[in-house]
Amino acid sequence: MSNDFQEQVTALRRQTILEAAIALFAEQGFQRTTVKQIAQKAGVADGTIYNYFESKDALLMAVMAQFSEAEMRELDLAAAEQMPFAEFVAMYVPHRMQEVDEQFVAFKAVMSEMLFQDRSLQAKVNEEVYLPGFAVAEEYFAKLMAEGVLPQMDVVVLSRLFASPLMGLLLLRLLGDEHVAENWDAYTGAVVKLLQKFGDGSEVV
Amino acid sequence: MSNDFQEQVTALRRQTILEAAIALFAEQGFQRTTVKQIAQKAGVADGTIYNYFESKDALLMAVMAQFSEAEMRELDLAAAEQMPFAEFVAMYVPHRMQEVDEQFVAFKAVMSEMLFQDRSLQAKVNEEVYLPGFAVAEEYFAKLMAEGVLPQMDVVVLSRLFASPLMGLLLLRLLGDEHVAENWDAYTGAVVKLLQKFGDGSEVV
Amino acid sequence: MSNDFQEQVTALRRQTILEAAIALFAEQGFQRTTVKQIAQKAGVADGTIYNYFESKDALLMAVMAQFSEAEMRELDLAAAEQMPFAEFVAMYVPHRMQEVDEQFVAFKAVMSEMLFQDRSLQAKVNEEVYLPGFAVAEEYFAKLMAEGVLPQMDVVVLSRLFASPLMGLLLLRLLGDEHVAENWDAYTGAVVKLLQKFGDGSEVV
Amino acid sequence: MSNDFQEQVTALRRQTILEAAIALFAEQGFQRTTVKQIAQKAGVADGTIYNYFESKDALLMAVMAQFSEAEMRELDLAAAEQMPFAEFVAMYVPHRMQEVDEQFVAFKAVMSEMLFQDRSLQAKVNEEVYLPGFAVAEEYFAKLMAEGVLPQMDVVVLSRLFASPLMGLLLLRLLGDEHVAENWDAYTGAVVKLLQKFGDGSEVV
DNA sequence: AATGAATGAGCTTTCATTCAT
DNA sequence: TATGAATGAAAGCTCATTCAT
Repeated sequence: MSNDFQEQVTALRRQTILEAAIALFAEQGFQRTTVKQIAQKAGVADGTIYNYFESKDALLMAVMAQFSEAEMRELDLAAAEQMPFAEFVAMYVPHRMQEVDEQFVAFKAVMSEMLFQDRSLQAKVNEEVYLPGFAVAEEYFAKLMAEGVLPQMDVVVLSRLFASPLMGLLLLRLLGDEHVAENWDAYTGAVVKLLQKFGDGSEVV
Repeated sequence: MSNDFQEQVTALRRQTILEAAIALFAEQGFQRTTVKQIAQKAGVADGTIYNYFESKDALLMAVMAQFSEAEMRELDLAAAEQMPFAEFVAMYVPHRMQEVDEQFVAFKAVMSEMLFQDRSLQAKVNEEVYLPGFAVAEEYFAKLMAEGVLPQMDVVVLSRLFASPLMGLLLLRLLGDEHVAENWDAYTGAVVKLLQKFGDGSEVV
Repeated sequence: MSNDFQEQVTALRRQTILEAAIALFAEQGFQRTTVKQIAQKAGVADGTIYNYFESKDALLMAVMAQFSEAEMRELDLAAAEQMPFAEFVAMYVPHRMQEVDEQFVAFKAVMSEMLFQDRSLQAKVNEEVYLPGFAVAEEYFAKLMAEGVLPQMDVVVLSRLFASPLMGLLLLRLLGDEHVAENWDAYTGAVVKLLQKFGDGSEVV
Repeated sequence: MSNDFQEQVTALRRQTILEAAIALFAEQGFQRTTVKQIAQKAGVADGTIYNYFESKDALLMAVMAQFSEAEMRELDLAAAEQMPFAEFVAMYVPHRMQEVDEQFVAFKAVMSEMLFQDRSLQAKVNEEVYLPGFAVAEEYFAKLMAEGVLPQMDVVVLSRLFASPLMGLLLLRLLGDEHVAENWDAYTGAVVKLLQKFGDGSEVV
C-alpha cells in the first residue's frame, strides 16, 4: 500500500513536471526553455527532473507522447458511418475542432520541434494523431464516392482534403491569428458548411 | 563601373549567405543551426557573416523579409473579381498553391520561430503575407454573398475559411506528410473543387 | 547548522573568486584578464564564476565595493578635531597612508577602469572613498583658518590640497616607482612634515 | 622636392592618426578603442593605419613617446637654481602645473595602460617624464638642506615629496574630480604655498 | 529521492590584422 | 599607397547534465 502511495506520488510529480514543461514550451518554445525554468515552475530542483526524465529531449518526447494519447478519445465511428454525409460532418467536425481547441497548448508546445524530427517520429505523430480521424473514414468516403455523394477523387487525397480546413485554422491560430482564436466556434460552423456543401448537389443523382 | 561590380559581388555574397541560412534553418531549425555552419555552407569565415548581417537574429529577420517580398507577386485581382466565382477559384487557388510550393523551404525555415515572436511581427507576416491574398478578396466575397452565391457568413470568417484548406495542406507538408509533398498538384485540384462547390447551388437563387 | 556551513562555504568561494580577480586585475588590468584566468586562479570552472557574479563587469564592481568598504574604517574624527593641528596631522596622515598601503593592490585592480566609468560611479568612489577622509575635516580646517593656523584659502581647495601628497605618492607607486613602494614609511613621515609645516609660523599670531 | 613633399604628407598623416588615437584613448581607454574607430576619426581606411604603425600596441607606444617628447620643454634650471627657494617654487610649480594641464588628455590616454607595462617602460616614462623636473633639482635640494632651508631628509624622498601634490591633483582630475579640473589655477597657487611653507622658518636658523 | 552548486562544451560575437585590388 | 572586405582566434556567457550531500 505504501508502495501504491509511493507510485502515486511519483506519477503525480512526473505529471507536474510534464505540465510545467508543456506550458513553458508553448509559451517560449522548446529551445528557449531551460531545465531550470521547468524545475522552478514545477516546484522541484533542477536535478530532480532527471529522476523522472532522462534528458531534456526525453521530456519533449514525453510531451509528444502525452499529446498523442490525449487525442485518442474516439467517436463511435462505426455508428457515424451509417449516417448521411451531412450529419456525419455535423457531428464529426465539431468533435475534432473541440479536441484541437482543448489540445491547443500542447500542440503549440510540440509543433515547432516536430518540424525537425526524423521522419519516423513525424510519421508516428502525424498519422497516428492527426489524420487517423479522417483516415479511418476512408472506407466511408469510398462508399460515398461510389454513391456519387462525393466527387471522384483519390481517397488518400480526399481524407487530407477533409482534414485541411481544420488544420489550416490551427496553423492560423498557431501563427497568432486572434480572430480565429477568439471565434473558434464560428469557424467550426463555417468548416461544417464548407464540407457539407462538398457533399451536396451530386447527392440528387 | 568597378563600383557597380563591387556592389554586385556584395549583393551576391549576401544572397549566398542568406540562402545557406535558409537551407540550414529549414533543415534543422533556427536554434539548432550555428553561425559556423552557415559560414561553412556559404563558404566564408564566421566573421564575414557579420559584415552582412548584424546578428544571427537579423539573419532570421532577413529570411522573413525576403520571404514576404517573394510572396508579393500578386494576381490582377481587379480583373479576377469580375469573374464568376468558379473561375475566380480556378485561377486564384492554383496561383497561391504554386507560390506556397515555391516558398516552401523559406517558410519552413521561418515557421517555427514565428510561433514565438512578438505579436506585432506575427501580425505583420501573417496578415501581410498569408491572408492578404484572401483578405483582399473580402469585398468580392461580400458581393457574392449578397448575390447568394456564397452562404451568409461573417466576411472575416469567410476569408480565413477560404485560406484554410491551403494552409492546412501546408501544415501537413511541414509536418512531413509525404503524400501531400509529392502530389501538390493533385491537392491543388482538390482544393479548387472544394471551394467551387462552396459557391454552388445557391447560385440558382 | 548544515545551512550555516553551506553559507560559509559559499561566502568563502565568493571571496576566493574575488581575490583571484583582484590579483589578476592588478597584475594585468581588467580588460586583459580573462574569465578563464580568474577561474583557473580561483580553482573553479569557468561557469562557476557566474554562480557568484552576474558578469565580468559585476566582478569589477564587486572589487570596487569591497574596496570602498575596506576604506570605511574611520578614525575618531570628533576626538581628532580637538587636537592641535600638528598632532592631528601626525595621527591622521599615517592612518590614511597605511590604509592606502593595505588596499594598494585592490586600488590598482580598479584604478585603470575607474578612469573610464560614468561620472556617477567615479563620483561615488571618489568622494565617498578618497576625499571623505579629508572632506570630513573641512569644518576643522575652517576653524584653523579662522584661527590663523592655516593660510586663507577656499576650504574645498584646502581639503584636496591636503589629500594631494598622499594621492601623488599613490600615483607614483601605481606607475611603478619602486622607491616609493619600498619606502612607504619614509614617505609617510615626509608627508607629515610637509603638512605640519603648512600649519606653522602663523600659529604665533 | 617631391620627395620632401611626400615626406611631409606622410608625417602629417602619421600625426593625424596619432592625434585621433590620443583623443579616443583618453575618452574610452586603449582597450575599448578599436582600430576602426581610430581610422574613422583620422579619416583613413583601417588598413592604412598599418602603413604608419606596426600594430595597435605600436600606436600606443608612439602615443607614449610623443607624450614624453612634449614634456621635454625644460625651464632654465641652471638659472632657477640660483634663486631663493620661495622664488624657485613660485616659478617652477606653475610651469609644471601648466604642462600637466596642457598634456592632460595625452596623459589620460596613456595612463591606464602604463600601469601594466613592463617595468622598463614604466621606468622610462616615469623617470624621464615626471620626476625629472624634480629629480634634476636634487642637487639644488641638497644645497638647501645643507643650508637648513629644507628639513633634513633623503634627497630622493624629497624630490618625490615635491612632486607629490602636483601628481595627487593630477590623479584626482583623472578620477573625474570636477573641482580640480575647473580650478586648476587655484590649485596651482595652493601648491605653491604648500611647498613654500615647507622652506619657511628653518631659514632663520 | 531530492537538492542545487559545479562543470565545461559550445555558442554568438568582436576585432586586430592581412591582402587582393 | 590606400582601401576595406575577409579572416579566424579568442572572448564572455549559457545551460544541460552530473554528483556529493
